[in-house]
Amino acid sequence: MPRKKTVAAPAYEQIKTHIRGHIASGTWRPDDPVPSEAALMAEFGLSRMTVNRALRELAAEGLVTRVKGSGTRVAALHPISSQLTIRDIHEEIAERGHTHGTRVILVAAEKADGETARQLGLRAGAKVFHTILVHLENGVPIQYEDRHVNPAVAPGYLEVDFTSITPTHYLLDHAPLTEATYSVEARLPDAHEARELGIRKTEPCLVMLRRTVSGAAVASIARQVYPGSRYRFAGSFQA
Amino acid sequence: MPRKKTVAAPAYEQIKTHIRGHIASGTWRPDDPVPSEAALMAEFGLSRMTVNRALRELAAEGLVTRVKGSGTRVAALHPISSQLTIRDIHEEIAERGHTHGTRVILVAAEKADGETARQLGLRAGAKVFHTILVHLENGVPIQYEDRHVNPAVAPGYLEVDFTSITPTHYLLDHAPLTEATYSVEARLPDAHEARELGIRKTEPCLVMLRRTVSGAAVASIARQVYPGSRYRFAGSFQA
DNA sequence: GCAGTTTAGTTGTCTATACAACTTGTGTCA
DNA sequence: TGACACAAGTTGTATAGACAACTAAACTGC
Repeated sequence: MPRKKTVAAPAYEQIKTHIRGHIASGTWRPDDPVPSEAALMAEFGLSRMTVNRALRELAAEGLVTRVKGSGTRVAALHPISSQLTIRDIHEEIAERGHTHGTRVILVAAEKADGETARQLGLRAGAKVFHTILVHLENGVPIQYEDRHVNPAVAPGYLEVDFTSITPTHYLLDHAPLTEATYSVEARLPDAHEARELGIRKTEPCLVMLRRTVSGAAVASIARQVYPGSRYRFAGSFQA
Repeated sequence: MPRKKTVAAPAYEQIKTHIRGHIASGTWRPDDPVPSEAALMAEFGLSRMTVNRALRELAAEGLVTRVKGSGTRVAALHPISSQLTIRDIHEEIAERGHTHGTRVILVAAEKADGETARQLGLRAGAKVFHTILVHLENGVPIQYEDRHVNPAVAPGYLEVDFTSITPTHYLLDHAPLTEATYSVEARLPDAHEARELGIRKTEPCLVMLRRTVSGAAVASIARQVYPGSRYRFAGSFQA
């Protein structure tokens, strides 16, 4: 088998690796000073712009902090960079090689109650779109999704065929995402959720509340309920 | 009140804002081409290095993808950058202006059972450190923490006074973090956990399983149980 | 029509230089 | 002693130029 051609890493990467190594090994402790750009120039024989790029990227990754006029230090906290993605549950299931199905429970335009209107940034009684779906993985309910959508942001929302296009997919396509807030809690399902998910009312669930903003307007608020026995969030980080 | 002096944003930031605007407004859709560096140079009257920095940073943030020789395009997925941090629960509570207390339940050296040894990358029966603590916020139990530690990574672990220093704090200080994996589930507490947390056995809990790696060795594995009625994970993202 | 070659366009990296803005310690002067 | 000025050191930004590496389309010869 042909060996992968190993191109020498760029100079700025070598500096980053060098500094990362000192931090990871503990020889440079949090709040310790990192050599100045001038010192690294001399040590590695590189131009300042190259050294600057290495340090600037490490700062962006959160490993060091830089203060103009003062210097560079090893960051005190231990940030672990991650790249989260608003994922479409359909893709997520397809990626596992499973089949995704959808049961449509409610598709309607309603007058918003006070709390819903507030969260969507509308006045109480304003028209909102409301959908309730159950997503199935290989036929088994995995997510109960109760969503309110701002009609101004996605006017065609109610015409979507939710058995073939998920709300997340449609909204990402029609309302570019600019901001999102979320929270994850452990809760018991209410009677209706338990029945639709086919679980006992005593089974704990992960409840994700998510609010997405598109441009200046709140696009939608969603409550997604996952049975604790069938789902968990997982991830990994590298310093 | 003195108005905050508004310094003109750097040129590369202006380009980033310009491009971000086109993506957020939807005029540039996923997979659409972004103007080349040469085109942006002409449009903004800037040097290539400045334009390059703007595009490179947008690529690092996941908003665009760049292919050498081909060009720059709007990224297809909707990444939402975040900066997670391995936080010390003591700091977290202190930040809310509350007081943190710790109840020490177990501090011991044990022989690892098969599963624990496997996860720590040790042989079955190897010596491991085992602690069980309950963290209190204003006197109320908020986290049950069951942790196994690799003695090779933190030999002094058992001598720590856990009423004043949390395991997380000690480990971050003595074993620089290089990698972490985690998962979050909804579960019911077992009898012992429910008793120590002072909750009913039917109350759902958020269970975080975390495995941290320091250098080449697994540093520790922890199971942290949060009562669902008293805790949730929250965060926000900006595209 | 096809295969191979060339060419224009694009991104990746690096240098040398310049000036601005900020921090920190030192020295001076009252 | 204290207030102020100054200088050295450091990071932030921007430029102009250069070469390398890669892509994709156009071109050429058969």
